[in-house]
Amino acid sequence: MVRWEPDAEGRLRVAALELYTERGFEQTTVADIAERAGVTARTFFRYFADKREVLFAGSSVLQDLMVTGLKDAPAGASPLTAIAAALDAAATMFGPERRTFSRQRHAVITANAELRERELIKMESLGAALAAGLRRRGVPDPRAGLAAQAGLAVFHVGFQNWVAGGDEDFADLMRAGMADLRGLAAEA
Amino acid sequence: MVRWEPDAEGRLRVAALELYTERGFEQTTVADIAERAGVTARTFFRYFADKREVLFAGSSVLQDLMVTGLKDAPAGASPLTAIAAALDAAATMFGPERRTFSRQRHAVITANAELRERELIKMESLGAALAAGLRRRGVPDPRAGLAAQAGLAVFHVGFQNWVAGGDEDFADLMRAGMADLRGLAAEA
DNA sequence: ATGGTGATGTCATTCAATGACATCACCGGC
DNA sequence: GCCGGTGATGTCATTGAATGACATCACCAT
Repeated sequence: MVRWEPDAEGRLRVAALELYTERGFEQTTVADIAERAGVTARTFFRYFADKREVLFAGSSVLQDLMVTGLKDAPAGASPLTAIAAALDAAATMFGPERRTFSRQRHAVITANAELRERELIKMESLGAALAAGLRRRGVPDPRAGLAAQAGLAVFHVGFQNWVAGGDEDFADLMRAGMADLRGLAAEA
Repeated sequence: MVRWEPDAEGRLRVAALELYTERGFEQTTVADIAERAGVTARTFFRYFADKREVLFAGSSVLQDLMVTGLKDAPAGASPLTAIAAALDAAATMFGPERRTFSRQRHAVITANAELRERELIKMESLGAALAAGLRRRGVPDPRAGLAAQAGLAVFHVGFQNWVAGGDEDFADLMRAGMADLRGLAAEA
């Protein structure tokens, strides 16, 4: 007989996504989440900095994947080609089996302004990491920042298509978005 | 003898920026701001939805300016050229006389994650408005969304240069950023 | 003068967030 | 087998953001 069930953090994540889906983010209190997970509210705040953060545990994984993908791009690649490699690496996290989960999570986030704010700042953090990666590859500012932001634009638009769409491959959507961006910039 | 001094909203804005600068955002309570403005905390929340919003009163003005600039771009202009016109229109809000204020406000915002979140969601709103403007000009999705996001990237990078730099003209920075973006996309 | 209106104040409440301290199963050393 | 340390959790108290309900009262139109 153990004193506590293991994996309180995982149970809190599951409970939070469930309740945010059932009632909405604002109508859910931290005490509700904790109760469903079988812990107290105080324990919730030991695992997550705030009520929003419980939905964003995977974001550092994505960031690491993309930064690694950027680092491993061919040395001679142009900035945007290197960014394309980072986008390609992100596809690891968005296989077909993750779609249902991603869709549910995305629906919760888009339904609430505070959660969108948090998602945006994670994106900004990702952008800063990509810009730093480009600088490490010798791309000077402000081109590094600009290329990173442009890559985020492709990610953002492509991700929404992936979540909203049918069964398109994530990597294909990223490549198509990058091609679109290049097409736009080529027009007078 | 009037019952209340006029322009409580303006006094609250000034008091908030002062206190956020002096002590930092987290170390300032709404009661502090209200007291300096000569009202109660309840009145603060009648003018501003939350403690952050007091810094973002001008953001809808910027959005209107840029959307108008986009609408007034030549009918034959390409998506990115139309976006460039929107960026140019934004320069109205960023003349040399606004720099000191913008710098102070920007310093407060960058120093605090919650305030950066709020700024980012204002940017997202701007991006959505620009994308809608492009669609009204006949640009189909996903190119409209992509061009709008790319425009935000130019704005973002350019604005930081304007605030951090010496006396560069805002419109010049926007044009330079757009040229950089086109250069990046032209590389293999 | 009079009654309505709008801006503000007062009061009470909920809930997010955090610090201080207590509890107690588990584990390693003896 | 006992025993002290450790880590995860609970309990309690507090601050401050945010909001609803209701009161107040100068000002204005009639």
